[in-house]
Amino acid sequence: MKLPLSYYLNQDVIFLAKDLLGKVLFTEINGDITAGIIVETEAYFGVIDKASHAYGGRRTGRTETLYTQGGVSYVYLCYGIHHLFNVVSSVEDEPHAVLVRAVEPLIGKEIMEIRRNMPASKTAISSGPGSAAKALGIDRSFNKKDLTENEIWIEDHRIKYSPDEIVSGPRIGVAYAQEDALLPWRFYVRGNKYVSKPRS
DNA sequence: AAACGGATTGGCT
DNA sequence: GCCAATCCGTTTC
Repeated sequence: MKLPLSYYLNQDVIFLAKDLLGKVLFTEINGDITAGIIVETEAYFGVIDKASHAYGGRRTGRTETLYTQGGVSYVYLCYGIHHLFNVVSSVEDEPHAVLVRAVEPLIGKEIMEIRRNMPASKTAISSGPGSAAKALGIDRSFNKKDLTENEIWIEDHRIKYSPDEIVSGPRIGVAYAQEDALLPWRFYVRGNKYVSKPRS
C-alpha cells in the first residue's frame, strides 16, 4: 500500500511525475487523517533546470532539503502565504523533485472543508498547489519529513490512467526560467475537475 | 540588519 | 477570464 523508499530513489523525475498521478497522498495530524488522489504534478529537474530552486547547484538553507536522498517532503512558502508540497526523489545530492499541484479529495473531506472554509462540492477546495497543500493540512512544519513514516505518506491504490488520459504541457508560473519554461513537464489527468487552470 | 521576490489565489467583471 | 493583493522566509549585505 504505502510506497516504499525504493520508489522514490528512481532517478527519472519525469517518469515519477507521471507515475505519481493516481497515487494517494495522506496526512495525519492530531489523529485526523485526510487523503487525496494526485491528479496534477510538475517535475523539477535538479541542477540543470532553470525553474528549480536547485538550479546551478544552488545550495542554501532552504534548498538543502532537495539534496537529501529521495522519499522526503520539500515544503516551502510561496508569495509569503502559500505552502507548496514537493516529493524529493532520486539519490542524495541529486536535487530532483515533483510538485503536487492538485488532488481529488478522497478521505476526510469534512476536515478539508474546515481547513479551506468552503464546501467540498467546490473543486477549488484542492485545486492548485497552495490549495491542495492547505486542504491536506500541509505547512512548513512538514518540510523534510520522511514519506515512509506516519505523518505524511503516499499510497498506491491501483488507480491507473491510460497514456491518453495523461496530458503534458508547460509548467505554470515559471516564466522566469526562460527557455526551460517551455519544457512539457507538467502532467495532469485529462478531464479531472480538480486540475488547476489552464486545462488545455 | 535589510531588501528581495515569488513553482499563487481568489475576488471581481 | 483577468488582474492585483500580499507578506514573510530567504538570502545577502
